[in-house]
Amino acid sequence: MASRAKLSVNPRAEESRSRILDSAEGLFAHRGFDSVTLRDIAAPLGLRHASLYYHFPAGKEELFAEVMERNIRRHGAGLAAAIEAGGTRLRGKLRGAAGWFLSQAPIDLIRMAESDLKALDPKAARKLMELVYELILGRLQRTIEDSRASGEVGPCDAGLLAGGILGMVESLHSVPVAIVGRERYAMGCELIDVILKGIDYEEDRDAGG
Amino acid sequence: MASRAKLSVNPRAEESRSRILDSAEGLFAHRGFDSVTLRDIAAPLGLRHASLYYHFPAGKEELFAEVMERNIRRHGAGLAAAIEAGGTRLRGKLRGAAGWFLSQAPIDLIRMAESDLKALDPKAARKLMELVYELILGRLQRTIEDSRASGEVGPCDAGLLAGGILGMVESLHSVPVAIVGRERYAMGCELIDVILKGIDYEEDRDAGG
DNA sequence: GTCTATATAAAGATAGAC
DNA sequence: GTCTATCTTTATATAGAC
Repeated sequence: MASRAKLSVNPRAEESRSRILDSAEGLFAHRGFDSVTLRDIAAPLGLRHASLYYHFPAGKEELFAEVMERNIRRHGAGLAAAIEAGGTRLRGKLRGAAGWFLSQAPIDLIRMAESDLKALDPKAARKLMELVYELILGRLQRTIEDSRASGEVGPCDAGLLAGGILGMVESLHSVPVAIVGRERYAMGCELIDVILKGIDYEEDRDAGG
Repeated sequence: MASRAKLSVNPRAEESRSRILDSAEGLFAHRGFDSVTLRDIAAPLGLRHASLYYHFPAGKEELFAEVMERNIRRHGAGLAAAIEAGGTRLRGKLRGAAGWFLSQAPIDLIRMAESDLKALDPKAARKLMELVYELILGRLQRTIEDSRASGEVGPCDAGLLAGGILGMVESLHSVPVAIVGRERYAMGCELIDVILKGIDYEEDRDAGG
Protein backbone atom coordinates (compact mmCIF):
# COMPACT_ATOMS: atom_id res chain seq x y z
CA MET A 1 0.00 0.00 0.00
CA ALA A 2 2.83 2.35 0.82
CA SER A 3 5.43 1.48 -1.78
CA ARG A 4 3.39 2.13 -4.91
CA ALA A 5 4.65 5.08 -6.91
CA LYS A 6 1.63 7.15 -7.70
CA LEU A 7 1.42 8.49 -11.20
CA SER A 8 -0.43 11.58 -10.14
CA VAL A 9 -1.99 13.41 -7.26
CA ASN A 10 -4.83 14.57 -9.44
CA PRO A 11 -8.06 13.87 -7.56
CA ARG A 12 -9.82 12.93 -10.81
CA ALA A 13 -7.15 10.34 -11.52
CA GLU A 14 -7.36 8.96 -8.03
CA GLU A 15 -11.10 8.62 -8.21
CA SER A 16 -10.99 6.95 -11.59
CA ARG A 17 -8.34 4.61 -10.34
CA SER A 18 -10.46 3.76 -7.36
CA ARG A 19 -13.49 3.03 -9.50
CA ILE A 20 -11.41 0.68 -11.62
CA LEU A 21 -10.28 -1.16 -8.51
CA ASP A 22 -13.90 -1.46 -7.35
CA SER A 23 -15.03 -2.91 -10.64
CA ALA A 24 -12.10 -5.28 -10.81
CA GLU A 25 -12.50 -6.41 -7.22
CA GLY A 26 -15.94 -7.87 -7.69
CA LEU A 27 -15.04 -9.58 -10.93
CA PHE A 28 -11.76 -11.07 -9.78
CA ALA A 29 -13.23 -12.19 -6.47
CA HIS A 30 -16.00 -14.12 -8.18
CA ARG A 31 -14.25 -15.52 -11.24
CA GLY A 32 -10.52 -15.45 -10.63
CA PHE A 33 -7.58 -14.08 -12.57
CA ASP A 34 -7.82 -15.93 -15.84
CA SER A 35 -11.57 -15.69 -16.27
CA VAL A 36 -11.70 -11.90 -16.09
CA THR A 37 -10.54 -9.77 -18.99
CA LEU A 38 -9.51 -6.14 -18.92
CA ARG A 39 -12.50 -5.45 -21.14
CA ASP A 40 -14.78 -7.02 -18.51
CA ILE A 41 -13.38 -4.56 -16.00
CA ALA A 42 -13.44 -1.47 -18.20
CA ALA A 43 -16.83 -1.91 -19.88
CA PRO A 44 -19.11 -1.30 -16.87
CA LEU A 45 -17.21 1.95 -16.26
CA GLY A 46 -17.78 3.13 -19.80
CA LEU A 47 -14.06 2.84 -20.45
CA ARG A 48 -11.95 1.16 -23.09
CA HIS A 49 -9.62 -1.48 -21.79
CA ALA A 50 -6.61 0.44 -23.09
CA SER A 51 -7.40 3.22 -20.65
CA LEU A 52 -6.64 0.94 -17.74
CA TYR A 53 -2.98 1.07 -18.67
CA TYR A 54 -2.83 4.71 -17.72
CA HIS A 55 -3.57 3.76 -14.12
CA PHE A 56 -1.83 0.39 -14.10
CA PRO A 57 1.09 0.62 -16.52
CA ALA A 58 2.30 -2.89 -15.81
CA GLY A 59 -1.04 -4.30 -16.90
CA LYS A 60 -3.35 -7.00 -15.67
CA GLU A 61 -0.97 -8.59 -13.20
CA GLU A 62 -0.32 -5.31 -11.40
CA LEU A 63 -4.02 -4.54 -11.32
CA PHE A 64 -4.84 -7.97 -9.97
CA ALA A 65 -2.19 -7.85 -7.25
CA GLU A 66 -3.38 -4.46 -6.11
CA VAL A 67 -7.03 -5.49 -6.21
CA MET A 68 -6.33 -8.56 -4.16
CA GLU A 69 -4.36 -6.69 -1.56
CA ARG A 70 -7.11 -4.15 -1.22
CA ASN A 71 -9.70 -6.91 -1.07
CA ILE A 72 -7.88 -8.76 1.69
CA ARG A 73 -7.35 -5.60 3.73
CA ARG A 74 -11.00 -4.63 3.35
CA HIS A 75 -12.03 -8.15 4.32
CA GLY A 76 -9.79 -8.05 7.35
CA ALA A 77 -11.12 -4.70 8.47
CA GLY A 78 -14.73 -5.79 8.00
CA LEU A 79 -14.04 -8.98 9.87
CA ALA A 80 -12.49 -7.13 12.78
CA ALA A 81 -15.48 -4.80 12.95
CA ALA A 82 -17.94 -7.67 12.73
CA ILE A 83 -16.19 -9.56 15.51
CA GLU A 84 -16.11 -6.45 17.63
CA ALA A 85 -19.80 -5.85 17.01
CA GLY A 86 -20.53 -9.44 18.02
CA GLY A 87 -20.12 -8.63 21.69
CA THR A 88 -17.95 -10.18 24.36
CA ARG A 89 -18.82 -13.84 23.91
CA LEU A 90 -17.27 -16.13 21.35
CA ARG A 91 -20.59 -17.22 19.88
CA GLY A 92 -21.55 -13.66 19.06
CA LYS A 93 -18.12 -12.92 17.63
CA LEU A 94 -18.15 -15.95 15.36
CA ARG A 95 -21.68 -15.20 14.24
CA GLY A 96 -20.55 -11.73 13.40
CA ALA A 97 -17.67 -13.17 11.43
CA ALA A 98 -19.97 -15.53 9.56
CA GLY A 99 -22.35 -12.71 8.75
CA TRP A 100 -19.49 -10.68 7.36
CA PHE A 101 -18.08 -13.48 5.24
CA LEU A 102 -21.48 -14.26 3.79
CA SER A 103 -22.12 -10.62 2.98
CA GLN A 104 -19.03 -10.51 0.78
CA ALA A 105 -17.88 -12.28 -2.35
CA PRO A 106 -16.33 -15.64 -1.47
CA ILE A 107 -12.71 -15.90 -0.41
CA ASP A 108 -11.76 -18.99 -2.35
CA LEU A 109 -8.41 -19.91 -0.82
CA ILE A 110 -8.20 -23.07 -2.88
CA ARG A 111 -8.52 -21.17 -6.13
CA MET A 112 -6.10 -18.55 -4.86
CA ALA A 113 -3.47 -21.12 -3.97
CA GLU A 114 -3.96 -23.46 -6.92
CA SER A 115 -4.61 -21.03 -9.69
CA ASP A 116 -4.72 -17.27 -9.17
CA LEU A 117 -1.48 -16.79 -7.29
CA LYS A 118 0.44 -18.85 -9.84
CA ALA A 119 -0.18 -16.09 -12.35
CA LEU A 120 1.72 -13.66 -10.12
CA ASP A 121 5.43 -13.46 -9.45
CA PRO A 122 6.26 -15.54 -6.36
CA LYS A 123 7.09 -12.55 -4.20
CA ALA A 124 3.73 -10.89 -4.77
CA ALA A 125 1.93 -14.20 -4.33
CA ARG A 126 3.65 -14.83 -1.03
CA LYS A 127 2.79 -11.38 0.20
CA LEU A 128 -0.90 -11.89 -0.53
CA MET A 129 -0.99 -15.24 1.21
CA GLU A 130 0.72 -13.75 4.24
CA LEU A 131 -1.87 -10.98 4.32
CA VAL A 132 -4.66 -13.55 4.32
CA TYR A 133 -3.05 -15.34 7.24
CA GLU A 134 -2.34 -12.17 9.13
CA LEU A 135 -5.55 -10.21 8.60
CA ILE A 136 -8.21 -12.88 8.19
CA LEU A 137 -7.16 -16.26 9.54
CA GLY A 138 -5.00 -14.67 12.22
CA ARG A 139 -7.85 -12.48 13.38
CA LEU A 140 -10.14 -15.49 13.72
CA GLN A 141 -7.44 -17.46 15.45
CA ARG A 142 -6.74 -14.76 18.03
CA THR A 143 -10.45 -14.43 18.69
CA ILE A 144 -10.61 -18.11 19.56
CA GLU A 145 -7.40 -17.96 21.57
CA ASP A 146 -8.74 -15.09 23.63
CA SER A 147 -11.80 -17.13 24.51
CA ARG A 148 -9.59 -20.03 25.35
CA ALA A 149 -7.43 -17.88 27.63
CA SER A 150 -10.47 -16.65 29.48
CA GLY A 151 -11.74 -20.17 29.96
CA GLU A 152 -14.75 -19.73 27.70
CA VAL A 153 -13.76 -22.78 25.64
CA GLY A 154 -11.69 -25.85 26.28
CA PRO A 155 -8.28 -26.76 24.82
CA CYS A 156 -8.16 -26.57 21.05
CA ASP A 157 -5.95 -25.74 18.08
CA ALA A 158 -7.18 -22.22 17.37
CA GLY A 159 -5.27 -21.90 14.10
CA LEU A 160 -6.71 -25.10 12.75
CA LEU A 161 -10.20 -24.15 13.85
CA ALA A 162 -9.90 -20.73 12.25
CA GLY A 163 -9.15 -22.32 8.89
CA GLY A 164 -11.87 -24.90 9.36
CA ILE A 165 -14.48 -22.32 10.24
CA LEU A 166 -13.52 -20.14 7.31
CA GLY A 167 -13.69 -23.07 4.89
CA MET A 168 -16.96 -24.23 6.34
CA VAL A 169 -18.65 -20.85 6.25
CA GLU A 170 -17.31 -19.90 2.83
CA SER A 171 -18.60 -23.18 1.42
CA LEU A 172 -22.11 -21.88 2.15
CA HIS A 173 -21.61 -19.48 -0.74
CA SER A 174 -22.09 -22.38 -3.11
CA VAL A 175 -25.34 -23.69 -1.64
CA PRO A 176 -28.43 -22.92 -3.71
CA VAL A 177 -30.46 -20.99 -1.17
CA ALA A 178 -33.58 -21.15 -3.34
CA ILE A 179 -33.50 -24.95 -3.19
CA VAL A 180 -32.57 -25.59 0.41
CA GLY A 181 -34.95 -22.82 1.49
CA ARG A 182 -32.76 -21.42 4.21
CA GLU A 183 -30.69 -18.30 4.72
CA ARG A 184 -26.94 -18.70 4.53
CA TYR A 185 -26.45 -16.80 7.76
CA ALA A 186 -28.76 -19.15 9.67
CA MET A 187 -26.86 -22.13 8.31
CA GLY A 188 -23.57 -20.51 9.28
CA CYS A 189 -24.82 -19.99 12.82
CA GLU A 190 -25.88 -23.60 13.12
CA LEU A 191 -22.52 -24.85 11.94
CA ILE A 192 -20.74 -22.54 14.34
CA ASP A 193 -22.88 -23.83 17.18
CA VAL A 194 -21.74 -27.36 16.41
CA ILE A 195 -18.11 -26.27 16.46
CA LEU A 196 -18.59 -24.38 19.72
CA LYS A 197 -20.18 -27.34 21.39
CA GLY A 198 -17.29 -29.43 20.08
CA ILE A 199 -14.78 -27.27 21.92
CA ASP A 200 -16.73 -27.14 25.19
CA TYR A 201 -18.02 -23.62 24.81
CA GLU A 202 -19.96 -22.48 27.81
CA GLU A 203 -22.06 -19.37 27.50
CA ASP A 204 -22.30 -18.86 31.22
CA ARG A 205 -18.65 -18.95 32.03
CA ASP A 206 -17.09 -15.51 32.42
CA ALA A 207 -15.63 -14.35 29.13
CA GLY A 208 -12.96 -12.30 30.87
CA GLY A 209 -11.22 -9.48 28.94
CA MET B 1 -22.17 -41.85 -19.30
CA ALA B 2 -24.67 -43.81 -21.32
CA SER B 3 -26.00 -41.28 -23.76
CA ARG B 4 -22.75 -40.28 -25.44
CA ALA B 5 -22.57 -41.38 -29.06
CA LYS B 6 -19.25 -43.11 -29.42
CA LEU B 7 -17.31 -42.35 -32.53
CA SER B 8 -15.68 -45.73 -32.63
CA VAL B 9 -15.36 -49.04 -30.89
CA ASN B 10 -11.72 -49.23 -31.81
CA PRO B 11 -9.83 -50.16 -28.65
CA ARG B 12 -6.94 -47.86 -29.62
CA ALA B 13 -9.32 -44.93 -29.88
CA GLU B 14 -10.92 -45.75 -26.57
CA GLU B 15 -7.59 -45.90 -24.83
CA SER B 16 -6.40 -42.68 -26.34
CA ARG B 17 -9.63 -41.04 -25.39
CA SER B 18 -9.23 -42.28 -21.87
CA ARG B 19 -5.68 -40.95 -21.61
CA ILE B 20 -6.91 -37.55 -22.75
CA LEU B 21 -9.57 -37.58 -20.05
CA ASP B 22 -6.96 -38.49 -17.45
CA SER B 23 -4.68 -35.65 -18.46
CA ALA B 24 -7.51 -33.18 -18.61
CA GLU B 25 -8.95 -34.27 -15.27
CA GLY B 26 -5.91 -33.32 -13.26
CA LEU B 27 -5.49 -30.00 -15.01
CA PHE B 28 -9.13 -28.93 -14.85
CA ALA B 29 -9.49 -30.02 -11.25
CA HIS B 30 -6.56 -27.91 -10.13
CA ARG B 31 -6.90 -24.82 -12.31
CA GLY B 32 -10.46 -24.69 -13.61
CA PHE B 33 -11.98 -24.32 -17.05
CA ASP B 34 -10.55 -21.02 -18.23
CA SER B 35 -7.01 -21.55 -16.99
CA VAL B 36 -6.43 -24.79 -18.87
CA THR B 37 -5.86 -24.79 -22.62
CA LEU B 38 -6.31 -27.64 -25.03
CA ARG B 39 -2.58 -27.42 -25.67
CA ASP B 40 -1.94 -27.91 -21.93
CA ILE B 41 -3.95 -31.10 -22.09
CA ALA B 42 -2.47 -32.47 -25.29
CA ALA B 43 1.22 -31.68 -24.72
CA PRO B 44 1.95 -34.17 -21.89
CA LEU B 45 0.49 -36.91 -24.07
CA GLY B 46 2.75 -36.04 -26.98
CA LEU B 47 -0.28 -34.91 -28.94
CA ARG B 48 -1.19 -31.76 -30.81
CA HIS B 49 -4.21 -29.94 -29.55
CA ALA B 50 -5.98 -30.38 -32.88
CA SER B 51 -5.99 -34.13 -32.31
CA LEU B 52 -8.31 -33.74 -29.36
CA TYR B 53 -11.10 -32.77 -31.75
CA TYR B 54 -11.14 -36.28 -33.12
CA HIS B 55 -12.25 -37.57 -29.73
CA PHE B 56 -14.27 -34.54 -28.68
CA PRO B 57 -15.70 -32.99 -31.84
CA ALA B 58 -17.59 -30.29 -29.93
CA GLY B 59 -14.35 -29.02 -28.43
CA LYS B 60 -13.28 -27.81 -25.04
CA GLU B 61 -16.70 -27.51 -23.50
CA GLU B 62 -17.63 -31.08 -24.34
CA LEU B 63 -14.29 -32.31 -23.03
CA PHE B 64 -14.69 -30.36 -19.81
CA ALA B 65 -18.22 -31.56 -19.18
CA GLU B 66 -17.20 -35.15 -19.70
CA VAL B 67 -14.10 -34.78 -17.56
CA MET B 68 -16.10 -33.26 -14.74
CA GLU B 69 -18.73 -35.95 -14.84
CA ARG B 70 -16.08 -38.63 -14.74
CA ASN B 71 -14.29 -36.82 -11.94
CA ILE B 72 -17.41 -36.53 -9.82
CA ARG B 73 -18.33 -40.18 -10.37
CA ARG B 74 -14.82 -41.30 -9.49
CA HIS B 75 -14.87 -39.10 -6.43
CA GLY B 76 -18.21 -40.51 -5.37
CA ALA B 77 -17.04 -44.09 -5.83
CA GLY B 78 -13.82 -43.45 -3.92
CA LEU B 79 -15.76 -41.75 -1.17
CA ALA B 80 -18.16 -44.66 -0.86
CA ALA B 81 -15.27 -47.10 -0.65
CA ALA B 82 -13.44 -44.97 1.91
CA ILE B 83 -16.53 -44.68 4.09
CA GLU B 84 -17.08 -48.41 3.81
CA ALA B 85 -13.48 -49.09 4.74
CA GLY B 86 -13.82 -46.81 7.75
CA GLY B 87 -15.74 -49.43 9.68
CA THR B 88 -19.10 -49.31 11.40
CA ARG B 89 -18.67 -46.17 13.50
CA LEU B 90 -19.20 -42.64 12.25
CA ARG B 91 -15.79 -41.43 13.35
CA GLY B 92 -14.03 -44.05 11.26
CA LYS B 93 -16.28 -43.38 8.29
CA LEU B 94 -15.68 -39.65 8.36
CA ARG B 95 -11.96 -40.15 8.78
CA GLY B 96 -12.04 -42.40 5.76
CA ALA B 97 -13.88 -39.69 3.86
CA ALA B 98 -11.36 -37.06 4.90
CA GLY B 99 -8.49 -39.28 3.87
CA TRP B 100 -10.07 -39.77 0.48
CA PHE B 101 -10.77 -36.10 -0.13
CA LEU B 102 -7.24 -35.15 0.85
CA SER B 103 -5.75 -37.80 -1.43
CA GLN B 104 -7.46 -36.23 -4.43
CA ALA B 105 -7.29 -32.89 -6.19
CA PRO B 106 -9.55 -30.38 -4.41
CA ILE B 107 -13.26 -30.22 -5.19
CA ASP B 108 -13.67 -26.48 -5.29
CA LEU B 109 -17.44 -26.06 -5.22
CA ILE B 110 -17.13 -22.30 -5.03
CA ARG B 111 -15.10 -22.14 -8.20
CA MET B 112 -17.41 -24.62 -9.85
CA ALA B 113 -20.51 -22.61 -9.01
CA GLU B 114 -19.08 -19.14 -9.56
CA SER B 115 -16.90 -19.72 -12.57
CA ASP B 116 -16.49 -23.13 -14.21
CA LEU B 117 -20.12 -24.06 -14.61
CA LYS B 118 -20.94 -20.69 -16.14
CA ALA B 119 -18.86 -21.68 -19.13
CA LEU B 120 -21.19 -24.62 -19.78
CA ASP B 121 -24.71 -24.60 -21.10
CA PRO B 122 -27.15 -24.45 -18.15
CA LYS B 123 -28.42 -27.97 -18.67
CA ALA B 124 -24.98 -29.52 -18.47
CA ALA B 125 -24.08 -27.31 -15.52
CA ARG B 126 -27.17 -28.35 -13.66
CA LYS B 127 -26.49 -31.99 -14.28
CA LEU B 128 -22.99 -31.73 -12.84
CA MET B 129 -24.19 -29.94 -9.73
CA GLU B 130 -26.86 -32.57 -9.23
CA LEU B 131 -24.22 -35.27 -9.51
CA VAL B 132 -22.15 -33.58 -6.82
CA TYR B 133 -25.15 -33.46 -4.53
CA GLU B 134 -26.17 -37.00 -5.28
CA LEU B 135 -22.83 -38.79 -5.26
CA ILE B 136 -20.69 -36.76 -2.86
CA LEU B 137 -22.72 -34.58 -0.54
CA GLY B 138 -25.59 -37.04 -0.53
CA ARG B 139 -23.31 -39.88 0.39
CA LEU B 140 -21.89 -37.94 3.30
CA GLN B 141 -25.35 -36.86 4.38
CA ARG B 142 -26.73 -40.40 4.37
CA THR B 143 -23.73 -41.58 6.35
CA ILE B 144 -24.53 -39.06 9.05
CA GLU B 145 -28.24 -39.82 8.91
CA ASP B 146 -27.57 -43.51 9.39
CA SER B 147 -25.59 -42.77 12.51
CA ARG B 148 -28.35 -40.51 13.70
CA ALA B 149 -30.96 -43.19 13.12
CA SER B 150 -28.97 -45.69 15.13
CA GLY B 151 -28.57 -43.23 17.98
CA GLU B 152 -24.84 -42.81 17.53
CA VAL B 153 -25.21 -39.02 17.32
CA GLY B 154 -27.77 -36.54 18.50
CA PRO B 155 -30.24 -34.49 16.45
CA CYS B 156 -28.59 -32.55 13.64
CA ASP B 157 -29.07 -31.29 10.10
CA ALA B 158 -27.15 -33.95 8.24
CA GLY B 159 -27.28 -32.16 4.89
CA LEU B 160 -25.89 -28.99 6.36
CA LEU B 161 -23.18 -30.89 8.20
CA ALA B 162 -22.21 -32.77 5.06
CA GLY B 163 -21.56 -29.52 3.25
CA GLY B 164 -19.78 -28.06 6.23
CA ILE B 165 -17.51 -31.04 6.61
CA LEU B 166 -16.70 -31.08 2.91
CA GLY B 167 -15.87 -27.37 2.91
CA MET B 168 -13.83 -27.70 6.07
CA VAL B 169 -11.81 -30.67 4.92
CA GLU B 170 -11.30 -29.36 1.38
CA SER B 171 -9.99 -26.10 2.77
CA LEU B 172 -7.07 -28.08 4.17
CA HIS B 173 -5.82 -28.40 0.60
CA SER B 174 -4.74 -24.78 0.77
CA VAL B 175 -2.76 -24.99 4.00
CA PRO B 176 1.01 -24.92 3.54
CA VAL B 177 1.93 -28.23 5.18
CA ALA B 178 5.63 -27.36 5.16
CA ILE B 179 4.92 -24.31 7.31
CA VAL B 180 2.37 -25.62 9.77
CA GLY B 181 4.36 -28.83 10.13
CA ARG B 182 1.41 -31.14 10.24
CA GLU B 183 -0.17 -33.68 7.93
CA ARG B 184 -3.43 -32.69 6.30
CA TYR B 185 -5.06 -35.97 7.30
CA ALA B 186 -4.25 -35.43 10.98
CA MET B 187 -5.74 -31.96 10.80
CA GLY B 188 -8.82 -33.34 9.09
CA CYS B 189 -9.26 -35.89 11.85
CA GLU B 190 -9.00 -33.25 14.53
CA LEU B 191 -11.61 -31.07 12.86
CA ILE B 192 -13.91 -34.04 12.46
CA ASP B 193 -13.52 -34.86 16.13
CA VAL B 194 -14.68 -31.35 17.01
CA ILE B 195 -17.74 -31.75 14.79
CA LEU B 196 -18.53 -35.17 16.25
CA LYS B 197 -18.32 -33.88 19.78
CA GLY B 198 -20.55 -31.02 18.70
CA ILE B 199 -23.29 -33.44 17.65
CA ASP B 200 -23.03 -35.63 20.75
CA TYR B 201 -21.22 -38.49 19.13
CA GLU B 202 -20.72 -41.38 21.50
CA GLU B 203 -18.27 -44.06 20.52
CA ASP B 204 -19.71 -46.57 22.94
CA ARG B 205 -23.29 -46.38 21.88
CA ASP B 206 -24.36 -49.18 19.60
CA ALA B 207 -23.92 -48.16 15.99
CA GLY B 208 -26.69 -50.47 14.86
CA GLY B 209 -26.94 -51.36 11.16
C1' DG C 1 -7.19 10.79 -18.76
C1' DT C 2 -9.29 8.57 -22.37
C1' DC C 3 -9.57 7.60 -27.00
C1' DT C 4 -8.56 5.01 -31.67
C1' DA C 5 -5.71 2.10 -33.99
C1' DT C 6 -2.66 -1.44 -34.11
C1' DA C 7 0.86 -4.81 -32.81
C1' DT C 8 1.49 -9.38 -30.94
C1' DA C 9 0.41 -13.53 -28.85
C1' DA C 10 -2.44 -17.24 -27.77
C1' DA C 11 -6.73 -19.36 -27.70
C1' DG C 12 -10.42 -22.46 -29.86
C1' DA C 13 -11.62 -24.45 -33.97
C1' DT C 14 -11.54 -26.49 -38.94
C1' DA C 15 -9.63 -28.68 -43.35
C1' DG C 16 -7.27 -31.85 -45.43
C1' DA C 17 -2.86 -34.75 -45.92
C1' DC C 18 -1.08 -39.06 -44.36
C1' DG D 1 -5.91 -41.38 -35.22
C1' DT D 2 -2.77 -37.88 -35.56
C1' DC D 3 -0.52 -34.57 -38.10
C1' DT D 4 0.41 -29.77 -40.34
C1' DA D 5 -1.42 -25.67 -41.69
C1' DT D 6 -4.54 -22.20 -41.30
C1' DC D 7 -8.63 -19.47 -39.90
C1' DT D 8 -10.98 -16.60 -36.56
C1' DT D 9 -11.47 -14.63 -32.39
C1' DT D 10 -10.03 -12.66 -28.41
C1' DA D 11 -6.58 -11.53 -25.19
C1' DT D 12 -2.78 -8.33 -23.43
C1' DA D 13 -0.26 -4.63 -24.55
C1' DT D 14 1.66 -0.31 -26.99
C1' DA D 15 1.69 4.18 -29.77
C1' DG D 16 0.10 8.27 -30.54
C1' DA D 17 -4.00 11.55 -31.33
C1' DC D 18 -6.98 14.53 -28.69
